[in-house]
Amino acid sequence: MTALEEPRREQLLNAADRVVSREGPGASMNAIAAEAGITKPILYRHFGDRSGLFQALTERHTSGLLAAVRSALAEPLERRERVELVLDTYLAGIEARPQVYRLLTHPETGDPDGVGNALAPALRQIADEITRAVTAQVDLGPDAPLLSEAWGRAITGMVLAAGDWWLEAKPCPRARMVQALADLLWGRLAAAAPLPTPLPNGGAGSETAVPAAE
Amino acid sequence: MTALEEPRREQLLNAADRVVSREGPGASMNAIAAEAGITKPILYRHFGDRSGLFQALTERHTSGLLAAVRSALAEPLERRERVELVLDTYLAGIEARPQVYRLLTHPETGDPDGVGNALAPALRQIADEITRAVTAQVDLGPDAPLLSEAWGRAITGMVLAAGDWWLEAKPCPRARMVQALADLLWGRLAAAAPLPTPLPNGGAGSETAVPAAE
DNA sequence: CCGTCGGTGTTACCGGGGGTAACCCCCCGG
DNA sequence: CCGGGGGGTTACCCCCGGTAACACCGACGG
Repeated sequence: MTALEEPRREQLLNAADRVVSREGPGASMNAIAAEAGITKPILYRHFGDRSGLFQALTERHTSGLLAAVRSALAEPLERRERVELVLDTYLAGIEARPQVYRLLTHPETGDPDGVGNALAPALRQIADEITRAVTAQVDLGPDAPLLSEAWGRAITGMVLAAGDWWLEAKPCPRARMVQALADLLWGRLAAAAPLPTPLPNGGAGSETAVPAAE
Repeated sequence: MTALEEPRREQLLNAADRVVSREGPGASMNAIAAEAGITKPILYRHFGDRSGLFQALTERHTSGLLAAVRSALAEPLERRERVELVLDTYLAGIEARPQVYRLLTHPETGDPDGVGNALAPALRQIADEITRAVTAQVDLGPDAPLLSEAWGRAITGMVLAAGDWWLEAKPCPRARMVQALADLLWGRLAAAAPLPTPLPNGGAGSETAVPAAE
């Protein structure tokens, strides 16, 4: 309707992509314009303002990651394997093109005020996807709406932070990281045996291994 | 050593605090200087550059939150209750002074490049604290170093994202949110019964309730 | 053939942000 | 009397996002 194939726009987005891949987000409009061989006003004609350009840029790449996560969430596997598949999908994505996914996951915090910016738009979409999947697939009783939404956000933030660290430190292969995160989600932290409590405290704190069931 | 009580500096930080509380991070140096009743160069004399000022500002508030989390992590409680206490401590903190904790948790993403910025410095300290506590308190076998560090990051990111959402949407009282997050950490997502799989797929995908034990 | 319209492009500019150079002034100790 | 060092200022630089005004060129209609 508005635009069947706007090739110039695609060219400009390609240029923006190149410079963002090179300089990360925070690339200046001047730099992008120069990379495209033109000057700023043309960019503004096409995208309105900087956020418009970056929105177009992110939407371009979001679809791929989002579709991958969505399909992983719908895979007819046993639950643990499905979760591992989702984790692996995300980590594979950020591993393949770090700069691009940095753009998707770490937006410009320039907006004026209002809390709730921990998750970039692309990640909020992923969180919604997880929420939907949990709602549809898991029986959580009367608290289901609250739990699924909170968990969607929580899991997304967890994978974001852990994935960022993993990408930075590369402390282990991807599969191991997937296992570590799935283990956490599976309550391994809760169920693991306590250590001999070398607390300088009096001996009152004898803990016992507590099973995951509340 | 270098400075026993620099009262001017404290005054300037108070002014910065006021304007950041009012305008959120991203407050301009001009605005802060004006609030302090002075002009920019003085700020730069005292703090070097903008990041120096904000670093000083965050360190001021970080200590409180960090100490609270640390002491919660060391509390001689049963593990689940200790985790709930930590979660509640964090959520209470961000609830009490949102703008301040927004400053602590959502830094200026202005740095040039390099991934691994999901967690602001203050949060990285919290993540380290969690890592230490897990290492000291839980028996995770030979993978302990990897798991504890990954989990420290993961849990921190989880609580960051979930807390941000909670603060923004306030969908439930704090205690309920704490329960939701602790339940997630306790593997409730993994252990919950599946729903009747209304997949448009052929009937092959009949799942059975799978216990958390791997 | 001419007009005008839309898309592409430019230069030049504005306001405001971080950051700095140069200068000022006043008080305090020698 | 002098000097020097904090607290303070004006004025400036450069870059950034964003915009106004103008120029060019090809297409289409009268």
